Amino acid sequence: MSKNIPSPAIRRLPRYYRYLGELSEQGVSRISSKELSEKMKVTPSQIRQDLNSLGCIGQQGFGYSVEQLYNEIKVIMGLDRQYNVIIIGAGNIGQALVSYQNFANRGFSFKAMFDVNPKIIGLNIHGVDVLDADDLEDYLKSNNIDIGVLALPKSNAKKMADVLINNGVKGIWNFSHIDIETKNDVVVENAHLTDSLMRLSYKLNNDFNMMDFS
Amino acid sequence: MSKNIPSPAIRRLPRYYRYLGELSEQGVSRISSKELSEKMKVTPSQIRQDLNSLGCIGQQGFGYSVEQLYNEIKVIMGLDRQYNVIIIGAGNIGQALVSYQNFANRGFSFKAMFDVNPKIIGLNIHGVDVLDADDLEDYLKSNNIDIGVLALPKSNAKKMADVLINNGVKGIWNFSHIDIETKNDVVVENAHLTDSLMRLSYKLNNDFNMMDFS
DNA sequence: TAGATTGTTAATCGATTAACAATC
DNA sequence: TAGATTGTTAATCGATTAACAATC
Repeated sequence: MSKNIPSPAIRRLPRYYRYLGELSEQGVSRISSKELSEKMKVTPSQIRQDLNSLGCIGQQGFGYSVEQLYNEIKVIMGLDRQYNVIIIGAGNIGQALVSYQNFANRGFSFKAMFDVNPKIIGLNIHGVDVLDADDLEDYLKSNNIDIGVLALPKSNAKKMADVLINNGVKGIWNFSHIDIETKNDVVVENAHLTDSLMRLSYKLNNDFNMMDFS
Repeated sequence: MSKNIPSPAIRRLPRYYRYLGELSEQGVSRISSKELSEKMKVTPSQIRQDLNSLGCIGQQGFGYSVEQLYNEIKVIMGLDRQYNVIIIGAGNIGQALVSYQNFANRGFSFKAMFDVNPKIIGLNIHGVDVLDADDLEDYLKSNNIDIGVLALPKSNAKKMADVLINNGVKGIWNFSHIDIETKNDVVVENAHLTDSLMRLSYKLNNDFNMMDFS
């Protein structure tokens, strides 16, 4: 299905989606690569190349339909369906994620959280039960879970990642400070907050003067 | 000072730092680009090019000193000093960040949080006071703050970003779902969690089979 | 039709990989 | 010294930018 979208273009997708959503809200129905490029601080060429690689088409002389583009990118990113999500680790980050309404609005439905701490097990956070991490494997066998979020300390992360991978989870959103090796059919997206903070620190100390929306 | 480090290499820095830290903990004192490349799943060439661009040097015939490399990268990323940090938005994400011990350990010291919600203002979260967002400007004028974290909803984010920028903050760690334009001397690092989740969603729907540590 | 803007090819730029002489 | 591995140059690969003919 997906042709040959270069990976930098993939990284830019959510940003396109965001700008198109805003334009749509503002009632803008048509936009040219030039206008969009001014808003997004990229070149018109890049926008046309990106959209082309996605299979999105505009109209010569007029530009692109905002609505259509928005919906095409939505489908390409798989945001037109529902995902069942569980969170491993009910600490601060896990709790913040489960409470963030935005995710639910976009089709990511939190089904359960898991933790090893007996004081936390049994709690209900924002409508989601915290279960015993020892029961994760059984839970996965009897529930259809798409995404597992790793939001736990390094020490247990690898073990829990393996349980997820070996029990049918299709994607892992990794907040733990490790790299994860997966079999061919499980995908991983890293959200390494510490790494991000370090990059900020780098920029602070090396008068980094470059826009980088990655 | 900093020569010409290509930006993909900069993005890889925290990952080098992490692996070198682990090697150091394991008591490994010397490593070749080949060995490191096997651990990190990159090419030896890339490692040598990256280290070279950083000004790090090894020893022909033997490899690199783990300890030395670790410390050099630490300095390059500015992790050998302290940063005063405030968080704008004392909601779930803000609270999670302020409670995350790892950041404090690496020299990022949280001085205050700010919010607009009267129910939250006055609280003390993990030893950090939640102040009134209206007082942010005054606070910045009388305190020396390096980093402002934007962890608040879109609607107020731009306004608060401007206050930070116009009152001497040097860097912004942006969790809000907007892009920020800064003057030349203020740097921004985005931590757009929603974008990250969307990339996971994309990978799930396009059997993305590529390791991407960005 | 004339003007505008795409789709697409070609040119440039930059990053990654390969190769190997230098040297520890 | 011989073996290993760097530092560095050259080759390749891929992404971005520029240009322009096609066409709405």
